[in-house]
Amino acid sequence: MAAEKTSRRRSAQERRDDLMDAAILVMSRGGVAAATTRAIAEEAGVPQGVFHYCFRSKDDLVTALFEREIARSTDRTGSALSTFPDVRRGVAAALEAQLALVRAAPDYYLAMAELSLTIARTPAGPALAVWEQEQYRTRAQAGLEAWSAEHGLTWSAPLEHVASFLVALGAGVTSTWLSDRDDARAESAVAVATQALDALAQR
Amino acid sequence: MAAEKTSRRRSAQERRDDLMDAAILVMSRGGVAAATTRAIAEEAGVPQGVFHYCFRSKDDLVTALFEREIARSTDRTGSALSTFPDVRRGVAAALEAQLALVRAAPDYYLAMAELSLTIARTPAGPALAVWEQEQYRTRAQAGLEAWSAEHGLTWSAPLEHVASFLVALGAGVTSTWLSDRDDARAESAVAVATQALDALAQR
DNA sequence: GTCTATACGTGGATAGAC
DNA sequence: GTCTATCCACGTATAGAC
Repeated sequence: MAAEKTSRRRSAQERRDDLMDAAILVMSRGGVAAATTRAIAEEAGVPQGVFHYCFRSKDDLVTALFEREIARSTDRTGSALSTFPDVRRGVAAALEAQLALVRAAPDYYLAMAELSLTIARTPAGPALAVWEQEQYRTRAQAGLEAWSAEHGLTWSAPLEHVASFLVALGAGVTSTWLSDRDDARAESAVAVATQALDALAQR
Repeated sequence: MAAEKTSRRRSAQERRDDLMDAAILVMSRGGVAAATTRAIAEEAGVPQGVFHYCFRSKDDLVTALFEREIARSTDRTGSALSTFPDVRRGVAAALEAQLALVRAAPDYYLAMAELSLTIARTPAGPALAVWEQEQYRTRAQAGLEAWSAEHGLTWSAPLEHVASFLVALGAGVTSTWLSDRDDARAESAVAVATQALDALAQR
């Protein structure tokens, strides 16, 4: 059977995942600073010492965790992009889908934002951050290209630039919402953006 | 004489400022996590024990520091806003002025972003974060109003919404730049934004 | 292979000397 | 008022028992 979850004995990789899941919970509750190896291990229901034969160090977990979560995140927002037909409604819907995800789990996204910044100070940090941004932009660009081809749209700015704009806007809208939790303001920023972007697309 | 800086003896408020300055330096170098009371005191050139009769606790310093830096930050970006004549060049210039500030001191802004997120977990956090966003939006809106009145412009979206859009975009552009350090991408996002916004203003 | 016990450093805060 | 010495809790990591 595939799911042996009730079994007390778990493989090394399963444990790694367990610990990463636990780390997410702890970080969501108390921020990155609260995610000590002790707290993570306790959350996962394993002795603290176990931590160090699943991960070489805490940095090791943090890096692996970040990669995993970014991959998941781009999958989530990416799939939101592909379900809407026209550009105007598509862009608005994609931004609002992203916003909905953040609104549904603000603590998680707060922790991820914090994690992304703390990662920046580690040796692997800069490269990871570049990769993260590339993921987002590639997704956005792919979505735009699909729409444009399907509807015979052309843009008065390079598509890649429009994608960069969308990524920056998405980051900004979610980060400002995480600060003020003001739904109306976030919606209005999205509304202005889509209305303005509309002017750049020609049929 | 007003400046007694060489004197060994400094007032309580001067010491507070010294410690906050030191905290900024330490955070810029090593992130928020590196800003321990010990490291801050050493950077300021005072014994560690001094910390606790200038600030009740570390949280006390962090809160005071955050307020001070946000006030300074809005002053800086606010003054950048008021020096350009027309909307299109004004918006682009304001965004690029903000970007220039970040580019000139990336470590500082990285630390501030991290600080803003860690603050969110403290008791005073949510209120401070709301206040921070309000500062930004008020500045942006004031700048837009001044331009619009001066040039007889009207907008096809409420001015407040345009301001919210600009604030979100500014936050997004700086945060993505801090991740990928890609000047061209940041510039192109700004270019698309101003080009698109232009379509919303009528003379 | 799994977990306990522990080493060792560092953090925030304070009591009390000067 | 200024600073030293120190307390105690907690952090990561490891050695070695079971």
